[in-house]
This record gives sequence, C-alpha cells and structure tokens, in this order.
Amino acid sequence: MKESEAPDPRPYHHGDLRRALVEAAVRLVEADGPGAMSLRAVAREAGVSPAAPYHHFKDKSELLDAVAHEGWEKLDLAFRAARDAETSPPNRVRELGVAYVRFAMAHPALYRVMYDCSRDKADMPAHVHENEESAYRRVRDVLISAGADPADEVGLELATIACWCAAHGLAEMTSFKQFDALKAELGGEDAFLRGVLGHVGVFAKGLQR
Amino acid sequence: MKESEAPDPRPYHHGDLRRALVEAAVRLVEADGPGAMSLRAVAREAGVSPAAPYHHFKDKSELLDAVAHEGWEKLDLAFRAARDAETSPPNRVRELGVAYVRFAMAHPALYRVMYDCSRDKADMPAHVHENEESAYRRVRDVLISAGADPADEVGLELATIACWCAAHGLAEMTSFKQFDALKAELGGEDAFLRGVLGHVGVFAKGLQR
DNA sequence: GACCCATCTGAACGTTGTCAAGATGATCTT
DNA sequence: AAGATCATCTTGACAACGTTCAGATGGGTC
Repeated sequence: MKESEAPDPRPYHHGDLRRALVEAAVRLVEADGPGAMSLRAVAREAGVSPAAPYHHFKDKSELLDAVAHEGWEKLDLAFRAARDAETSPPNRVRELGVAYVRFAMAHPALYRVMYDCSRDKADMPAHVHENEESAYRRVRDVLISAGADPADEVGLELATIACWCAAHGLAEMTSFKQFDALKAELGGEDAFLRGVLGHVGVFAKGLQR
Repeated sequence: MKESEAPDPRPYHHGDLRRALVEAAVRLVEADGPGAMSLRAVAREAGVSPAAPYHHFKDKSELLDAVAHEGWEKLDLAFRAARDAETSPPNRVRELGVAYVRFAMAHPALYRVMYDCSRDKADMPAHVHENEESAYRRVRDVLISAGADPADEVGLELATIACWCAAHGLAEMTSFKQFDALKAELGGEDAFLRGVLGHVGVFAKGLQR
C-alpha cells in the first residue's frame, strides 16, 4: 500500500520475525529482569501487533524456552574458553566452575530464565534437555581429562552432578550481600569463589579416589 | 447488621485476616505453584474483597515475603530433627544435607518462593536476611560439632557456604528426569543424594584440614 | 452517645496472556 | 499472466491480574 519510503522500515511481512522476537526478548530480559518481559512488550519492541508472536510460538513459555536456549549457547561459549585456558587439568576443573559462576553473574536474568525453564521441564522425557546436556558433557570431559576414570561411569556421573550442583548453588547465592565482608577479607570476588569451590571435593582435587 | 446466624462465618471485621491471608497463600502456593498464586485468589480464598489484603501488606511481594518466612520456619524444624538424629557427627553433616534436599522436594513450590524472595533481596542490607541466617548458623554449628576449628572463622564460613551451595544446587536439580536411570542403578533416591553429596568435600568428611 | 480510626468493600484503571475473524501478500499452479 | 493457496500479520475482544481510591462499617475511647 505504501511504496515510496526508505528501503524497509517494516518490509513486507517482516522478513524474519521469530528471530527478531527472540532477540528483543533476550534484550528485555537482560535489561529489566525476567518479570518485566511481557509478550506485548516484546511485540512492541519488534514493531508488530500483540498477536503476531502467536504465529511463531504457541505460548509465552515457548518464547522463554527460546530465550533460555540462547542462554545455554552463550554458556557453552564461555565453557569452551575456560576449557582451552592454559592450566593444569585439575585447576581446569575449578576454573570451569569459576567460569560458570562468572557467566551467571554477568547474565543474572538470562541465567534465571534458563533454570526456570529447566525446572518447568523437570518431569519431561530426558531428550528435551539437549541444551543442558551439551554443557553437562563438557564438564564431564574436563573431569576425565583431569584424571577421572572413564570406566567408572557411576562415579563419573555423580562427580559431574556434584560439580554442577555446587556451581549452580554458588551462582545463585554469590551476590548475597551477606557475603560482602567475607569477600573483602579474602581480597576479592575471585578469591571468594575459589575459596568456596575449594571446599567441594571434586573442584579441589579433580576426582577423589 | 446480621446477628442471627451460626457463630461467625465472617464475624466482625474478620478477626485476624493477615494470618488467614498468609495461610491461604501458603496453601495456594503449595497446591498450584507460585505462578498460580494471585492476590485476588488469596483474597477469594479468605473470603474478602480483592482490596482487603492491601491493609495488611503493601504489595504482593510483601505477602510472598510472609510466605517465604513461613517456609524458613518449616525448614528450621526439619533441621532441628536432623541435628538431633543419632549418628556420628561427620555423618550428621551429610544427613543435614539430605534433610535439606528432602525438604525442598517435599515443598517444591514453597522452596522456590523462599529463594525467589532471597534473590530479590540479594542487594539489601544483611540484616534483612534473618530467616536464612538462623538456618545458616545451624549448619555452621553442626560443622563445628563435627570437628571444624571454630577459631578459623574464614575457613568455617567458606565450608558452610560450600555446604549450602551444594545442597541448594542438588535440591533444585534432583528432580530432573535425566537422573532417573542413575537413581535406579544406585537403588533409590537416598543413595543418589548421598552419592552426590559424597563428592562434596565438606559433606564427605566434615571439614577438610 | 459521639467521635475516631483501623479495617473492609465497590468500582474503576491500566496491563497482561490469549483467541477468533479478517486482511495481506508471497508463492505455486495452470 | 491470472487465480488460488497458505503462512503471516492486524484488529478487536475477553477474562484475569495488580493496584488505587472514595466511601461504608463497626470496635474502641472520651
């Protein structure tokens, strides 16, 4: 109907909404927190009507799933960087943990979305969790390279889970103001993180036994 | 205006709303999850108008704070029971962890509310966190009774935090369906919990060093 | 008995998630 | 090239939500 303007403020149907929606959603989540991210605001940000997203996501929660997926990919990136850092394998395990916590601190809202989605899908078949699983495998591989026995599958899985639990817990609690004094006494946040993880067997010395 | 009926379907002003509201809120949260708990539904459940709660709580989040408070008290109860159980002190540390995780599994929605509130208050002055702190001290005390050096304040705090992080992480992830196979292989949920916590230094052998 | 004040109600406003019905335009068929 | 098809987007509506405000209610105090 209008054809005389600059290249394409909103070209034809939109080009690639869905992508635009996910990006807008991530932006809003990281900016104002997960609670402030409304479907309508996302649509507004993308320049479409409030009903448009429903042609790409059946639900608001499905949009959040996509946001979480984006998050898991970013985390995997951070993991790769930490894995390729130059340290002894046992240290590498702990540095992986530090990288994990640092990621959660750098993207708190995104991290929250990632885990809220995981929780909501906790009772779904295992194959739904491919995102987490890729990161999970990365932890396990580093454990093996640090000397864990690949043949002891049960022990290896338990150790990986212990790693993950400690890191997740620390990620969620490290910003509590209660710990400020302790952080100051230890001389910085990193020392605090390493100090806590040092009390977690798997992080402290690779695999025990 | 009406005075001829049974004792008091809604006596005078209400007696003790606030209490009724908190209880209704806890009930709704535990029944349908935190997301389904609306202020209006709570008011409906208590038999008052949607605006009534605002004379007792300034916000919806303030009601949720009260719900969380209730949760911390229940957790403290479970902690006391675990502390008084008859085992060797080092085992007691791990049993405290198991009790924590079991509480989270028995009251998943309540547990979620507790931590969402803590997170939202993460940047507030430390004295706001009295609820968590009472439970926190209880963990520290058990660590001491298990042989930790009370003079090493920093080490003690780090160990307590490591405990808490691992337990919190495990609490949030233990219901993931991904772990079902492993649980079966280990012969039950409890074995799984003890197995994971066994890889966390502090739980495995009291305090290290 | 008259006043006061905490408490509760009624009605309203703006916002949200979601849906059904219709418009729009790219693509495919012939 | 004309017309049919189908995914995509809009319009308009609905119920539910959090929150506010002006007023009703009634126990407590002088």
